[in-house]
Amino acid sequence: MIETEKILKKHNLRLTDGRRSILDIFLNNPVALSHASIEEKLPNFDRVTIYRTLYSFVENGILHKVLDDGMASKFALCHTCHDHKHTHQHVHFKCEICLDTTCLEKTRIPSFVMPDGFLAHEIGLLVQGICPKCSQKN
Amino acid sequence: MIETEKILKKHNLRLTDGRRSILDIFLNNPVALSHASIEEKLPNFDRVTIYRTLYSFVENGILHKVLDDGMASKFALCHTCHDHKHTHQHVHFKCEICLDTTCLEKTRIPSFVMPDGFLAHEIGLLVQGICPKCSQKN
DNA sequence: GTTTATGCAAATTCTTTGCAATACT
DNA sequence: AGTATTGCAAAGAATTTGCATAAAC
Repeated sequence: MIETEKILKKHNLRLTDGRRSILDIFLNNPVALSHASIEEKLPNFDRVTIYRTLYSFVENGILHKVLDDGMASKFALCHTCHDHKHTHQHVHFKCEICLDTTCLEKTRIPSFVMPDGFLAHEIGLLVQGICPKCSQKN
Repeated sequence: MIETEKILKKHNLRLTDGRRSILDIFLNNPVALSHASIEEKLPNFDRVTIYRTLYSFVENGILHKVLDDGMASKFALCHTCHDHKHTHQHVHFKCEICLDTTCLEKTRIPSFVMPDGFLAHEIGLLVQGICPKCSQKN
């Protein structure tokens, strides 16, 4: 069975063309994607279907929302998460020039002490700066 | 001179009622605020004016955009930044219940090593979980 | 045959732009 | 007086909702 179907089955999601296609895009793409960029790649699917699929993937722990300070939400594959428990330790890098957000898979967030009373559940770290591609061009 | 006016003068911004009021809200509020919540507190000001004021405050280094995984942008005071140089080391905490985002002023982001080729410019860390207020209620 | 997902239309929410009127210095 | 800011109208993104049709199991 193909990777996409394996993942969908694992989460008890019906195997539909839309889900297969969207999941496929994420599996073959190292950067975080917005709804708009998926819509671009899949012009045959309805805008709303894409929204609902993304949302359901997040609920099922297949995707996670990536932190951003911009307008539209971005999503990325949960490589490190297990099912419905999102115990993320994500480091993402957003390039200020090309605006691409990449997962820095190998970079770990060092541990730090939380103030009393705050219960940490999920930790996200976003570094903004200039990516290797863009710094070469200048 | 009042705090608000001092800050506006320092950044060569004209002293207007809108700016004074918006800045005042931030000075008296420990949490990150969205455009909508400011609009609520200041029903006499035009929606657009609030947007433009927030934007100009960000440009001048008075406010900074706070990382979020939600729909609307949130803003908070730059306590640690100097003028136009945003050299942030912010840790923010977003409560999954009340959705308030607070600045953990005393918590520092530990240093970590970036992969080769990536130029870090700004670092943001968002912890999501349950805040002291909400964990008491349960 | 049931249940779940899709597509279309339409509504909401968030944000930006243009321009004339107004307020600041 | 001269320049920057405001308000209003309107447009433009991003996202959500309702409901009938269609597809998956």
